[in-house]
Amino acid sequence: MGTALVETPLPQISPLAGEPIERADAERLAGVLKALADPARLRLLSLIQSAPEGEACVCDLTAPLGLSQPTVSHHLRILTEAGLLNRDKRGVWAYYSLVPSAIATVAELLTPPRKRATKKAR
Amino acid sequence: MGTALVETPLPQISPLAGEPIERADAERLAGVLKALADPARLRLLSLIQSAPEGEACVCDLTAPLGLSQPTVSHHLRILTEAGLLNRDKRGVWAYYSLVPSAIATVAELLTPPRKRATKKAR
DNA sequence: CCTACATATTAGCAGGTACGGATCTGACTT
DNA sequence: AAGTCAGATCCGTACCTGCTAATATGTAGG
Repeated sequence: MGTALVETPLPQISPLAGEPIERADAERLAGVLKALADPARLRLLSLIQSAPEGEACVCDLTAPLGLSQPTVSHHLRILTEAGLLNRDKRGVWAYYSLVPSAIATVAELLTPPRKRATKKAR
Repeated sequence: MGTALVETPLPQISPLAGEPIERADAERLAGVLKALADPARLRLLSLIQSAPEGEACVCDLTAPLGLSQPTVSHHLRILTEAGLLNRDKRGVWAYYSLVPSAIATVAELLTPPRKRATKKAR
């Protein structure tokens, strides 16, 4: 599956920086963005982040989302495979937490390099 | 389609900030992210940004992408409807350019209150 | 008007994705 | 061991998306 994001970190090239983005880089970045581009998953990230210890188990997440347990597990799997969530199984429960700066990295890739004349007009 | 992004700017609430994100906000943010979460569209943004005047017409974009003209027009439409691209028709050509800080806004929404939350060693 | 060219739009297909119900796995309890 | 509970996986369904080919719209020139 197109999981290899944790292994192949991230483009390092902003799609808005100087050079046109490469095909492979575009695909990797699009992969993470795809994981983020879902209302349920955004809310999952938000809920987990604002949970007591910064972590939450599936049983705490189904109710506020209004989705079934299999569906929530499905979304959590996608976020985990994208490298955005950590999974820590303790006893019967699986606790999910944000991977520290994963989303910030995505945000940086989207942020163009300050307001400088990026164009070689002339 | 989730077009109404230009009208309803953006959540203003980071999914990683304090409170759990609202359903409507999550859907709006997911809408823009969905537009971004495609390799072809990321490369389109990149190509347009790095073009001579920061703008490009469809005929300049089909070749480097290796996609047909209808497909490129399709992607450009999605990006435009998401509020990420401007369309300026001059004569027979349609020139597309980035909406100034649209992507930066998305990036900010994804950026957590980055201050002392990072335990990162340096 | 007629032609040539640049884009946009439509139709239809193949593949992908979200969802819930049923089922399986694994861990704790008695 | 059997029972119970949390969670993951499987499966079928409905929907959405990216693509191409064909067609439509629209603009400049002869």
